[in-house]
Amino acid sequence: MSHTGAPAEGPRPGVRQAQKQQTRQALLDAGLRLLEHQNLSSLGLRELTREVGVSPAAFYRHFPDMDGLGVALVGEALGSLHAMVRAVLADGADGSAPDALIERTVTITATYVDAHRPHIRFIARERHGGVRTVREAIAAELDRFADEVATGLAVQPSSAGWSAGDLHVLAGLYVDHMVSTAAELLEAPPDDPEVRRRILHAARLRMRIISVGRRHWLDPDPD
Amino acid sequence: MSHTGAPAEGPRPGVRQAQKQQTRQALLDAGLRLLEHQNLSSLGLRELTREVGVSPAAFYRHFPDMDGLGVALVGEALGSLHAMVRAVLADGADGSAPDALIERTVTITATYVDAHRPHIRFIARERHGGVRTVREAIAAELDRFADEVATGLAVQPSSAGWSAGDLHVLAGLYVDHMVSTAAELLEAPPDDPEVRRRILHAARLRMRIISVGRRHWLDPDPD
DNA sequence: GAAGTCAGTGAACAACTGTAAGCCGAAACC
DNA sequence: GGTTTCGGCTTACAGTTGTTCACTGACTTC
Repeated sequence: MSHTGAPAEGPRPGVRQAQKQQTRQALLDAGLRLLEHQNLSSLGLRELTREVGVSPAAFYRHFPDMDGLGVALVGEALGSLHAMVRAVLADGADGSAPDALIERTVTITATYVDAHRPHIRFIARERHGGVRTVREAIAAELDRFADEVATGLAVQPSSAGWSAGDLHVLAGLYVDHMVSTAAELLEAPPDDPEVRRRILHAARLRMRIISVGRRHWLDPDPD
Repeated sequence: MSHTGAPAEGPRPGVRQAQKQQTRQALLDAGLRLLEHQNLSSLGLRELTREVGVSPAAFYRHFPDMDGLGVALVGEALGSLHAMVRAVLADGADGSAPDALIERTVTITATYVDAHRPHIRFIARERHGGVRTVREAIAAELDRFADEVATGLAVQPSSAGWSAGDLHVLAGLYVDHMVSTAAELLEAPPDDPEVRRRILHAARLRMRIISVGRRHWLDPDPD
């Protein structure tokens, strides 16, 4: 690469913006750290800037209010996941066994939660939390996931006879289920492999139930 | 009147306790009202007592802290639901059609959410919220629901071949799904019948998928 | 009827909070 | 080179918060 991978944004000003982004990132990191044991609406502006080591007024140079920081955190938490989801679904497109796909999905979920514990905790907290704009941001992001899963499911052979709308509902069910599993993993102590195993077992089981339901969706009613 | 139907509790002191319970209830009601637009950990003690019209110190006569009021609200919100759940499951025990049971479940969920909107909103908010004791109280209550659903499912004919553990997981899936549906109903404007219809349609669809999966759980693998 | 209990009061405490105004100094521009 | 931009700082304001204290007065008990 001729020019070292500048992320994306306009590198026009130069050092100035870099330093700004740096303290902005510091605010996000500290926010995430503090949000591990409380929720967004009870996180104080001063508490945050104190943790970072900047003056309270400095905050306003980066975010209009706490809610702004919240939606930024949503993007940070869920943004990098889209690529993963698409990758898993791409693997499932060719005729691999359904159970293998389930296994991969559960594994990826578990590793992602482990790697981004505070982020996921934040999402779980604020998904139905008190801050409307953050709620909406999370809902929009999860809806994007459902879209991606739906298009991933559409190409599979077992989707014959499914309407686009019903497929979207099914995709939402999968997404919702993985979010629940992630939340359960958060609640469990990270160093207790026994509870972990139980949670993941239950997750696999539930996904298999749903998948079986999908495959036999059009079967004649056995009454 | 010799003794007008005293509810249940020890009527030993008499009027004193009644008045106490009255302001206690006022605290709970006001709390629920204020919690409609914020979450528990950001609800101030003074804010609450101001709403009720009592002095801040009076609060401590009824609850040790805000968390205490939170767990009391959990009981109030979910306590009356157990009877309903058992009733629905009892109807499903005799051989009524599965779709009828699904229909009844969805209907009951919708009406309960409508009738106890603030309570349910509180549960959704605090289920993964910042207050540990409240989280645990909600989890325990939901687990009781899963138990009840599991024993309800066990007597149905389609549960042949299911282990008790797997049945509990299935029950948890049902419970989780209804909680999600309830949360979706909360987010939708209460006066928009169109979105409501869409949410309930999706809820029925998802429940049907799960039920089909359950019925065909032991089918030979059609690979 | 006297003695005791106890829900609720009002005042005071030592924090804490969000937000605004004006200034500084280093990076950016021409 | 000088000038402009602007991220961050300090200071200050006017509130808010949870918690404790001694107290009052209606209800309860004997």
